[in-house]
Amino acid sequence: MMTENSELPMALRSAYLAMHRQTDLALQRSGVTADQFVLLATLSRGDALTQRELARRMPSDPSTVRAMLVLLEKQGLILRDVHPNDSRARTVAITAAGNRKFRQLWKATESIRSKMIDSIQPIRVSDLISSLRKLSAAMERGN
Amino acid sequence: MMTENSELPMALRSAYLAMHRQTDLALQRSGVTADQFVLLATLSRGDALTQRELARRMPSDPSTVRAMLVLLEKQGLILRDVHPNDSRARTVAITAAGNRKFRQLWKATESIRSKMIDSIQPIRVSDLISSLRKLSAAMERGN
DNA sequence: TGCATTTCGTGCGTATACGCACGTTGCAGC
DNA sequence: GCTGCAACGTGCGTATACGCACGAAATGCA
Repeated sequence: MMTENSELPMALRSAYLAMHRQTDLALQRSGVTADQFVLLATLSRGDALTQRELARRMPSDPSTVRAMLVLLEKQGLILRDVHPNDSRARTVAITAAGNRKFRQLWKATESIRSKMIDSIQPIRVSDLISSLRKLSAAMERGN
Repeated sequence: MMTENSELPMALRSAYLAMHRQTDLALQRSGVTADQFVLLATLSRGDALTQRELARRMPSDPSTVRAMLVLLEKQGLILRDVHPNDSRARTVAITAAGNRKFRQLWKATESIRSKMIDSIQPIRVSDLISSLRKLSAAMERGN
């Protein structure tokens, strides 16, 4: 029997959107969106990235990231400075308030991460992650 | 060592966005977006759905689906009619032109599906699909 | 049968996702 | 040093994703 070829794409889409919806729901009272949470998490990992490097790591589009940074800057959660060596670039860093906020968001989303992990056989979790990464890599490679 | 808890969410996000970008790229000359392609695929599977049922199957938000339907209707790819039994609802169906278009889009995205499947050990593909579905199900269940 | 509740689609507002074009700055090669 | 090209951020346009509120129609229950 030939498996419906679109099962994998559809399953991937469904899983991502479900996660995104649940995260937005869990964070709705915090004034921060699911994607802003991803941005803050990325920033809290490495400090003083350029906007482009930040976008690369999320991964997201530089122009999308810019719009998000404008909003986060208004909330005082991140800060942008001129780059010391490259006057084209700007460095982005998370503020102290941003870090406090992030820790709070991390707790608020803990149950979502647990649900994700618990829904899968423990032994397969790393396989799943590995598969998803291979999948990303295969598609990023231009062709 | 404790694995970074956010690895699975981040891998899921990266994989989905990569797939979405590649699909948009592959379809850019067709005048149809990746998400419109998903909608057409869903419609071509079952006929004469209500907007809500269509949204449920994608899965997507009813108000999002409506906006997409307005655009697709302008292109003559879908058609909306009043529901025979329920005058609140509208039925959505794919047109003949929509079906032709869909077959063309299906070919244009064939290489993406191949890349996805080929990037993963053949034996794990069904495991991956199964894991993603469990993951979705765990999150849809309210809590 | 009458009324409260639910469900359907619509319309509006905000945030993402991305492409593309633009001006500015950096850099490589001459 | 100059020049051509690449990289960074910005601004704009379109399509999604979703919440919320609204009016209209269906449904359940007393």
